[in-house]
Amino acid sequence: MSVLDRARDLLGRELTAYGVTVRITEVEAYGGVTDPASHAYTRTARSEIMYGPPWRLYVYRIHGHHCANIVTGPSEQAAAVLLRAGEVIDGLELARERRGEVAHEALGRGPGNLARALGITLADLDTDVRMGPAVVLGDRQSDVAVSEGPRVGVRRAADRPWRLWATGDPTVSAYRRHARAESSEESAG
DNA sequence: CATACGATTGACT
DNA sequence: GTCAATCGTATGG
Repeated sequence: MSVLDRARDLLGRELTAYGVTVRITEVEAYGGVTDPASHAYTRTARSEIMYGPPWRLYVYRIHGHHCANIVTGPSEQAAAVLLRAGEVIDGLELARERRGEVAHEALGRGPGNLARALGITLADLDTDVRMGPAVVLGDRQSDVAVSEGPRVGVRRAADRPWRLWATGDPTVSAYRRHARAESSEESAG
């Protein structure tokens, strides 16, 4: 199963962490060693986890925010799927405590906000989402209409349509292109 | 050791 | 559309 298939597979699933459950509505695929936009494109201490077994959380910090990925494997490819948005369907009070006074559909909108609503931090790095107990991924959903487009905020490989979201869902984040985005062709050559 | 930067976000023009 | 907060990484001396 390719990383794109895995990304599509994750849409619509429930994810529970620290008392809050969301339905995943937006993800991005990162292809690892063949994807200039992936943190695993260069193998470093940070990206090492993506060269390991699948179903584990890759959590990183950027600009003071946490972002959560699920490693997809195979290990030699070092691919992962970034969780970008979700609709809070349980634990609403906890999510509100963590996120403050924002609209319901914005509680888990954007990767930083989603991780915040779920209480996911660097402490969850390397957690297997099939095992729990802190973070648990639900079963596959089959009835999800999916749209696709370029990934948000990436500088390299900015035109690959590897951002997938539930069509028409109000919790999906807005597209923002990197100010100095390069095309796939530029970064490949 | 120093420095530049980003898979972000919220506020602002 | 623009800008800055903010800090762990990556990279170079």
